[in-house]
Amino acid sequence: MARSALAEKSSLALPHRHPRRTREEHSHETAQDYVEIIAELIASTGEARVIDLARRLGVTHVTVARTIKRLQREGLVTSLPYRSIFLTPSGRKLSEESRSRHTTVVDFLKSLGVPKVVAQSDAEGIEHHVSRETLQAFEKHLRKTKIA
Amino acid sequence: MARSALAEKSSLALPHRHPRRTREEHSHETAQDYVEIIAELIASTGEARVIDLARRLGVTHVTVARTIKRLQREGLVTSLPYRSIFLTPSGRKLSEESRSRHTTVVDFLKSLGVPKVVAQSDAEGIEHHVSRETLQAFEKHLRKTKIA
DNA sequence: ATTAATGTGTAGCATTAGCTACAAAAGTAA
DNA sequence: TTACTTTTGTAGCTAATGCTACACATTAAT
Repeated sequence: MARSALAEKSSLALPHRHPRRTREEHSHETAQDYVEIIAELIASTGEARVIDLARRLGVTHVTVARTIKRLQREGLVTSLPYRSIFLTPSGRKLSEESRSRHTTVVDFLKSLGVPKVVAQSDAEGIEHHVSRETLQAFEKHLRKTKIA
Repeated sequence: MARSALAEKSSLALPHRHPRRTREEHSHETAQDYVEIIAELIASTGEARVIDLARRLGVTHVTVARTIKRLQREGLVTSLPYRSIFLTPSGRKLSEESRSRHTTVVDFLKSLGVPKVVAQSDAEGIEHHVSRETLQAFEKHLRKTKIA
């Protein structure tokens, strides 16, 4: 029983800011963004190149190339020197999940009256922080307002 | 007119994933989290210590100490060796803004039927990605449901 | 086929943010 | 006061993500 008053108080009222977004969470968000964009690029232009990603993300091609290496290491994409980038099955799966969540968030925000452009923009940040429960609440609200 | 078909396509349909959350944005989010927690700690326990922050954030005291140094450099907090941490006026201002936004997001999620704990948890991630327009839409929705 | 433009790769630097390990200061208890 | 616990600090490692500068490959235009 060696806990002092000072020590006591710190384990008091305040709820722990749970697990806290770690670096891993960050890099997972990046991964989702990348596979989502890669899927979009392939769908709309036929291929995903480093430079296309760089332009979409507003970073240099160097940053993209390095990240692509990491995603390849993680089994989400395949890439060969000077060739365009492809999604692996698990990359495709992730991209579809991300896209679905993204769409839900955008539609939800629009249903609240948020202008389309803003909704799209905000969704990119928000989508990574929406739990299953909250996503379901969004969907429920969408169904309700669609019927009304 | 030297733009090839390949080059053309990349500046085509797809909207730019705007400015793209940069490292600076990340570190700004961290700053908000820190000042918010510091304010809470001071309000509830009288002081904010490195160890308290570390426990709340789920990281080691080393990480916190380094971040506090950065926040001090940025003029958000003051700290002296072995002394507790204080907010500067601009740090306090930021903490109040963050807290207000945080509260709005939590209340909004709860109004959608999201369980309190989940709402609090999700809000921490979401609050940093909510634009002024979206925040206003949240507030509007809150007013509406409160009246009903 | 050359040449020019575009895209990709590599090297190397900076910052943020996580960690462990160890040392020193401050606070608490005997 | 002394001894123990807790807190803070410092050193140094890792990883992700940003950059510039330069070299090389590929693609497009003449």
